[in-house]
Amino acid sequence: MVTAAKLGQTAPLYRLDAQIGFILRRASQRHLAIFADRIPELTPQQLAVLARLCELGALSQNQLGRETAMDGATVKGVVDRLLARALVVAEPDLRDRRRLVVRLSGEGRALFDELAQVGMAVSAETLAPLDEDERQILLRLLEKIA
Amino acid sequence: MVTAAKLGQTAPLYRLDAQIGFILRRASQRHLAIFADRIPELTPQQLAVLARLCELGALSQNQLGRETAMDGATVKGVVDRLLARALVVAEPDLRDRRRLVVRLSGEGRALFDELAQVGMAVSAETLAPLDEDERQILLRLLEKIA
DNA sequence: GGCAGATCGTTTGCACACAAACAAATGTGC
DNA sequence: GCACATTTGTTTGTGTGCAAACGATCTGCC
Repeated sequence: MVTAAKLGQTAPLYRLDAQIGFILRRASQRHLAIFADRIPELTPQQLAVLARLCELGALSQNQLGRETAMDGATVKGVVDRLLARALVVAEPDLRDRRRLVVRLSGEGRALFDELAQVGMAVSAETLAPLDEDERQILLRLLEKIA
Repeated sequence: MVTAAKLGQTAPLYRLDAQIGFILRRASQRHLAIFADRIPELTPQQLAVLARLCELGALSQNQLGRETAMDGATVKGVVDRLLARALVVAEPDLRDRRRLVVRLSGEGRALFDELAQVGMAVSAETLAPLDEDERQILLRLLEKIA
């Protein structure tokens, strides 16, 4: 049997700085910091919920989770905090009594209208180190591995 | 004053699917799922700590946090869980009594040696939808915005 | 020698994130 | 009609992730 050790070779070493997961986490951290600085009143997940409700109208809690890439347990916490601040309203679905239908409140819509522009500025600042071509490429490649 | 409204234009709308933060989060989620499936015995943060301790030898808890991109409160939790499983050892620094020096235990080193290859396979699977050129480009662009 | 500012570790509080287990409601096949 | 699988929402437990506040310690500078 021929092994790397016998040939005096080394197994390719694990370089943390070259792992996609580590780089992904650091890029996310920088983005989160920019977001928290510009939009201290909402988390990215909370803004995502408001955005989807604005786009799609009323949704059940589970549908909302699928649309915002959160599992059921997570979306419940996010919705609960938005409910506590009256940014969304929830009521049972009469046709399917398992469902809890969530929709935007007036305050929620007003806040989203105000923050949508800032949200796009956050994205722009996150991508600021790249030129326009690079931004398109990065978004396309990330989408492919998502 | 000329406004978009007066010209009948609409402000560019906020499309959640086009925001870098949302795409980053979904890419991270897919990577995390692959990692958890292949390496159920450790979290990515725990493997990162083992990797850095293997590369750099003993480090203080705070140094370790900087090397693994975690703040002080977070790295403490990660180190505590590794200590509970005896994968690392901690002892006070005699020269600087504020510091807690953390190093790999025998079991920690053995586990890391075993998992380093799997960790690289996780990175490869995460990047599987891309060809070799695209992988290089993605890592380079992500590094630029990190 | 002494003091101001920095660093280190710790704790608390809040917000995701997901697995697992559960009850209620719905739908399906027979 | 009825057993059975699925969907939905909920709870619990574990693990990040960061801000803020704190005491202990160290460092530099006067």
